[in-house]
Amino acid sequence: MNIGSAAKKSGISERMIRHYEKIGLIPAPLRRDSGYRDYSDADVQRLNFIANARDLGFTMQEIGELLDLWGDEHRASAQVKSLALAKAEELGRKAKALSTMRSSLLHLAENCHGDDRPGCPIIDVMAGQD
Amino acid sequence: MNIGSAAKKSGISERMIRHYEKIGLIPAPLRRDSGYRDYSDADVQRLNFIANARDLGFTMQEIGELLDLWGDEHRASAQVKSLALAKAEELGRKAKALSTMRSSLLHLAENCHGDDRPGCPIIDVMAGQD
DNA sequence: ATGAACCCTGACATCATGTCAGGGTCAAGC
DNA sequence: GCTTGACCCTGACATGATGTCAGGGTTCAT
Repeated sequence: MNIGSAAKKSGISERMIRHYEKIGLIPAPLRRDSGYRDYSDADVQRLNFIANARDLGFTMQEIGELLDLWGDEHRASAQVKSLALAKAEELGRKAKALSTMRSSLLHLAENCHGDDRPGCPIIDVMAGQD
Repeated sequence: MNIGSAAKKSGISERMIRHYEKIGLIPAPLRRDSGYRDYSDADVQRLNFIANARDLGFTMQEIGELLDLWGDEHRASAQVKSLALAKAEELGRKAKALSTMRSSLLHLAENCHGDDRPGCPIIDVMAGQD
């Protein structure tokens, strides 16, 4: 199938499919006489794998490792589990950091009267006048 | 003072100070005969403002708006509060998204035996074989 | 007056992704 | 068979925040 169909089926843009090919994340597909790329269902499956891993928050580099493990029939699931747990921990840290920022902002906003008077603790804190 | 001192005081790299100047986030400072930029304490305060806002999770564009509000003596604090609340909401959404990803990963990892056998639900889900 | 530490500009790199330009290909309808 | 619109190709430039490097000028203490 053409790249457009592969893009639709996988939810990955044509642009990124070509990009993933260039950086070696996916194998270069066969070309027709016209030069058009020709994708198989297996190719689309690999793209779907990438899309799913991306949705789970993995970086492109990590996705590369997961793809290697996926293709390795003799992989130890321990490796995959370890990657997943490390990622989960990282996501947890990031989520907590965002929550902390959110709390700070809400706390500051609580003490901002929010009318047309000029004083505002949010601004004051950022200006270092706290 | 020189850019190096301003960088140390504000915690913003020299590279980024020059960059913020180029994109108009901070005013171009006076130059000495040598061509060296010469920063005042007010300049450093502005840089500190930027650093603090960045720490609170604002994007550079939002920081630009906040800087405008900061400089506007007649600003309505309502505008600042509104920006802050919108940001808090956005941060909350992002945090929740990360938590959701984290839960998915942990759930998958729970069902992965994590030894040297090849089967692994984490991989299976990403491969779409669920 | 010499060397270290500092400053200048400009350019290239990152990462994931978009878009645009200029040009070739395919398929359907006439 | 020819036209037309939809599709594909490559390559290049852009984003945003940041790093780094090169090649060259400045300042200051010894």
